[in-house]
Amino acid sequence: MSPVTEEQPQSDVVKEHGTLKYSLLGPSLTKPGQNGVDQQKVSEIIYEASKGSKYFNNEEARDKNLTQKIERISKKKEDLERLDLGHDRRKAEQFIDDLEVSRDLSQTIVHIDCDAFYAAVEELDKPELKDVPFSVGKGVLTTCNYHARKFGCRSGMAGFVAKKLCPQLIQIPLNFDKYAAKAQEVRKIIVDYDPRFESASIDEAYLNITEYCNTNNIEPAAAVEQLRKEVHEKTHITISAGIAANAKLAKICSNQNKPNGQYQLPNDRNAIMAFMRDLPTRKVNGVGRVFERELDAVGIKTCGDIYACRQYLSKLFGEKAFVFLTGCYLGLGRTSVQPAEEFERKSVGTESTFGEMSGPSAFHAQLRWTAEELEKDMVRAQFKGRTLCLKIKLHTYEVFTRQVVPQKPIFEADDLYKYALPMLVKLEQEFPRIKLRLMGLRCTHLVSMKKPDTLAFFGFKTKAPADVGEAISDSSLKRKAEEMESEKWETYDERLFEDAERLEREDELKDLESLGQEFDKRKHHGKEIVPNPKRTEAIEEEWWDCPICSRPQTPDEKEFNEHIDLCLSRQTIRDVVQESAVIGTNLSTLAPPKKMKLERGKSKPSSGDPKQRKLFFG
DNA sequence: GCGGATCAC
DNA sequence: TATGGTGATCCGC
Repeated sequence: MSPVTEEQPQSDVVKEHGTLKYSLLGPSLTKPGQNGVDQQKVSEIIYEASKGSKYFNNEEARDKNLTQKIERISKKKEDLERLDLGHDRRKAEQFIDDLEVSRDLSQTIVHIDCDAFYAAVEELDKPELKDVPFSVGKGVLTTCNYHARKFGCRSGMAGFVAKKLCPQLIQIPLNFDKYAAKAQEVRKIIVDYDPRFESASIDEAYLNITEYCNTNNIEPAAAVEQLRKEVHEKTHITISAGIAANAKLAKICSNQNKPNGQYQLPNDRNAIMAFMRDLPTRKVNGVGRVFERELDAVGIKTCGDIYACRQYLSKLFGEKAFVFLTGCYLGLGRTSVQPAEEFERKSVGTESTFGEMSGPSAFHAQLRWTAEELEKDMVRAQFKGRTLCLKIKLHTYEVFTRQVVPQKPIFEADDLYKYALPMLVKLEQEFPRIKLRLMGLRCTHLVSMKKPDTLAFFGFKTKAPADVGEAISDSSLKRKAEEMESEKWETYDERLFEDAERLEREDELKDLESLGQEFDKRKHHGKEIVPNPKRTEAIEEEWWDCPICSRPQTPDEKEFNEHIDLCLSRQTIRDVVQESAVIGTNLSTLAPPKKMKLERGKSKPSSGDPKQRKLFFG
């Protein structure tokens, strides 16, 4: 099969094949490397490969839903057009005028993005891959090189679909450590251009080079040329860059001449307005497949089209979207750039997909395993959670979440399991004979367990002496909140807990019976997993008692050592908690919440794999 | 505040 | 045969 190269506008693809096929093309359709690919042909192949699968059926249902939602929006706009919205129009215009006054053209912001990063790193190790189409990530493609993109392969695409598009595609597994090390090499270089650069993900960063250009008496474009050259020479990675007056524009610009190119949008109001006028909405960070369709339904295809709809936006999409869209129309964005470590983390979670699973005993064993995984992450991140959220995905790909507020912040597997189990049991009752393909747990409303020193080390402000009074009143507020939580607790259906405990006892018996039959068949990331290794391995072999927590552990030496490490870090957490109790400090006040500017779709400080993030920041 | 949905990477 | 994991935000209720 040869690459498909006929050009076809996206809008035609939608018209001729319907929204479902457009949706099936995936979220990265507009990403670089797809220009000149015949999306119609690609869409056809994906459709045929997917048709009839459970995934496909779910996508079909979602698309139907969305189509209805969009019809409602269209209808609503028609209704609004018949009304006199003079007031709304003037209000919108006033807001736009106010925004215009706030425009800041004094800064030079750069967004840099490594080209097909994981694939590029793999090519350095395996030069033989350079001239063949290949992807990184099995099952689902994490990324692929530009050869593979010519066939329509994209990140997020199922591996078997990619193989249909490109039978000679080579798929190689992920090597996170390698990418992390390479990313660190790149960062070592860019820190010279802005010591306070902001990592947006493993392979992306924002820099404010205003000062660098001033002190070195160099033009922004030349500075970025030099930066890119330096990165290429020292790391053998090519990067693309966007240069503009703010982060939003810089991000868009870095996609303009990808790969291995740069684009500068002058800090000039007319140039910016002209650039935005013709820019498809989808190019803006925060506008995805859904919002793109919703905007299209009211006649907005480019950012320039936004102005004509100014009086409707708020009523159609809400106040936040109105603010976001007017910002897009004007080409405004934040000019602040700050290290990712200074952003406050809001949740810690883990989830995993497995072969279809049914039956309470398997569910509960999986939950136990998930709880233990989350505990490890909570300990690593040094947080407790005030809220626990359970997520499941049915075999039909429908997703459900349920959350609970424990009596006190939790992080240990036993507690995570204890509080999650009733939610799971209730879901089992809600959906009789339910089958699962994913389970996850997440803690939110985090309470930091980091030592003050650690916080200071990472640049967090600790409470100044003058603020002690505030800290104390925070403590009493916290106590009040806890009282309220425990009242809520009492209203929680106790019978569920009794149910859950009874079921758990039954599970243990069943586990003994079905041991090695049910679980061992399941695969997890290509290797066998046993949801509850402790319980299963202990049947035939002896326990080893942990010298710290005294609890029986698996005799597997590696796992045993891991457990000891865990116990030691737990011990550290307990020390911190005790310490803070003694000095009367409310740990949760040490890292005051930072307000973030509205920037739709912004997620920070995330990276492709937040677990890997720790390699860079902690 | 909860649960669903969307988005980024 | 077969479609990921982590984190954030917004909206409707």
